[in-house]
Amino acid sequence: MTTIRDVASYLGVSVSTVSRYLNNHPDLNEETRQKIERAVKELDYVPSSAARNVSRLSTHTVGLTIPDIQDSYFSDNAYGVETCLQQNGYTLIYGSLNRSAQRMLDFVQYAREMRFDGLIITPEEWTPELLALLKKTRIPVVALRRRPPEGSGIPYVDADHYTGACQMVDYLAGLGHRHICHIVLNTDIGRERLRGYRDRMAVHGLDADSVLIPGMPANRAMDAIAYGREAMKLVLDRYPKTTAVFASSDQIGIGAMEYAAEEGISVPAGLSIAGSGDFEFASLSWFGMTTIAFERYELGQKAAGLLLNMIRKEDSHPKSVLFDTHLVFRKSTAAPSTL
Amino acid sequence: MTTIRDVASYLGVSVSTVSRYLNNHPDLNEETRQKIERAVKELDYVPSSAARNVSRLSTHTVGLTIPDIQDSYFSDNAYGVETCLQQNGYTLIYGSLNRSAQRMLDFVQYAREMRFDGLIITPEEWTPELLALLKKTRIPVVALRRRPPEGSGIPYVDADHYTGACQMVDYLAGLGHRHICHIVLNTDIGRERLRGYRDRMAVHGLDADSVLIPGMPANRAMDAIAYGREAMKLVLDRYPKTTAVFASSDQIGIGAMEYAAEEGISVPAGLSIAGSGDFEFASLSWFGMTTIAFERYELGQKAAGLLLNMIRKEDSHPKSVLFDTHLVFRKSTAAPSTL
DNA sequence: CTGAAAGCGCTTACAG
DNA sequence: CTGAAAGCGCTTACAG
Repeated sequence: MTTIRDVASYLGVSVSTVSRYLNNHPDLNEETRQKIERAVKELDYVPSSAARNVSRLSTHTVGLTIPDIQDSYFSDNAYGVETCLQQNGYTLIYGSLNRSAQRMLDFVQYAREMRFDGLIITPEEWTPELLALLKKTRIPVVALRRRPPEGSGIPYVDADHYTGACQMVDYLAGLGHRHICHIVLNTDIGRERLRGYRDRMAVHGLDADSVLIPGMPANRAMDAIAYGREAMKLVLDRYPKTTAVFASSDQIGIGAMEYAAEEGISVPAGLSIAGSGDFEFASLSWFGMTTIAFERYELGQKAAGLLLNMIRKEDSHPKSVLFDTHLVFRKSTAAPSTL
Repeated sequence: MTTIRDVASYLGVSVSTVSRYLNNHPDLNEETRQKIERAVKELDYVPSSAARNVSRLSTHTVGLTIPDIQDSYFSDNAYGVETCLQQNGYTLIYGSLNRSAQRMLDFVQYAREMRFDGLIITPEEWTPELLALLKKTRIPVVALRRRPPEGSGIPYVDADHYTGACQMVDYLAGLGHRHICHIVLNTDIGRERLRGYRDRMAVHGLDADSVLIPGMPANRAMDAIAYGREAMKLVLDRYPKTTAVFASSDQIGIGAMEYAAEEGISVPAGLSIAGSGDFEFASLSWFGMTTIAFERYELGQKAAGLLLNMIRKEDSHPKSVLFDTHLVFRKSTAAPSTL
């Protein structure tokens, strides 16, 4: 590999001078600058970032975990993060988690070894190990689309799933539904939605009939669809009066639709089904899923912005941010049929 | 940050001794080892990988580009790569491309600065800039699911899309279809499939009626679906005798189905529609897409294996690998209805 | 405007 | 089994 010394001796100048060129130092003769520029090209010299990082004692790098590359949901978030970071001269390194807690731990450890300046994380679970590791890691951390436990001191950026669920219940109740069943997603986001559902059903004076299948995974798309099928079966069984199903993710909603179709129940005539999240496929004509949406790109941007403030010590404990949600009305929901 | 020197002076031993501990050097007194182990824990010391990389002159890191995080297709590949690399003690860094040629270039440059040991890439296009940059980059490179131009010397790992297309044509022709129309995907993979389609249609003595909409994007899922809709419109218009459509991706096939449904054409009774790639959603009951499948995880593993051989100089110009494909029969295809 | 020297946090022969 | 010293490829005051 060509080093800075090679460039310097090739030109008969000092290493410092070449370094000045690399760092756009103003104190540099224009002629020398051009000479070095040419030499760098000719020798195909590329400075080693490891070496620069060692002497600079900083990397200008931020790590972002991705729950699951399989999950298209997250890409807008990631793009928002990346855009904001790039504009500020930071490099983004992705850590693919594949829904594994161990890999989350590994990535944080990697971030420490790499001396990242900051970390944006999306753990599936806030295990004690993770919390402990994060605590001794001096790197600023913000959570994206996850809610760290109270007292952890970790700020988060998320959509306001609680209010989103309230909006959905209001809408369905407004349509005239009296028996609205909720299919629960067993994550912190799902719990927020469940809370909204329960609170709002109570306000409307309706029974909160929710369904949850413990131990069955519902994160990845195909798992969630299978989960939705099973849950729908349960709904029909336990709460036969149900006229509207509010699923805690679009994929779960699709699974519910699939089972309904098999049972010969037409949507929305026989049953309204709503989802959450506005997954890109939700708009396909087969589903036409009414759902809860929010600004994914902006979420990512905001998370990066918060982190940058922490890194620059402008704000060591920024406030968490909750984004507004809004309903997207499509054709999977309608007023209940009057029997 | 705690450094190796801090640990050494804390214990009153030399830096070399601590370094021996960090590198699992055999020449180390067990007592000293334990002493250092404790100190490292107490001081929360994490060695800086930048510093290690500088003195070791190697990073044991490989970069992998991802065409589009939005693209769930690719995740099995990535997982295969990661597993193989991990088993061999290498770290994987992802580069998200978002289908942008510029970002591909940026990532290669980043890899050079970072002194990655190898690169697995998935460019949308083999631009002259990319080829030139790759050429002067001394880092071993293999292409995954992409076909580098002849003479570039870059080995690739891909599925045998040509043969896959042949299999599909044989199957549809075997079903009795005489008018099989192909919706082309305008990428190197798509061109392979088109070649197979044409060759095989000729063998069966049938007219090759293919449809392509230039300039319309068909990579991301929703784009591909929109593309499939438009293409299906064209098919019906230009080749009204068509009884089977062979789409060059499942997403395109889904778009075709959507348009067919709007036109009141039932699948497969009125028209058979087949896809390619075995996208996870292709199996949903709404689509039941007959398609071409291949081992995605194994593809990734193989790519990583090839790269490792190159890195270790066991094989500087390994042969490219083409994986077998197989058909997955579902309910979107059937014999043509006899009028 | 440029160079010599010290330093960043490590690793690695070389002695002992 | 351990330490002192040189070195990895850079950057950054300090002189001049």
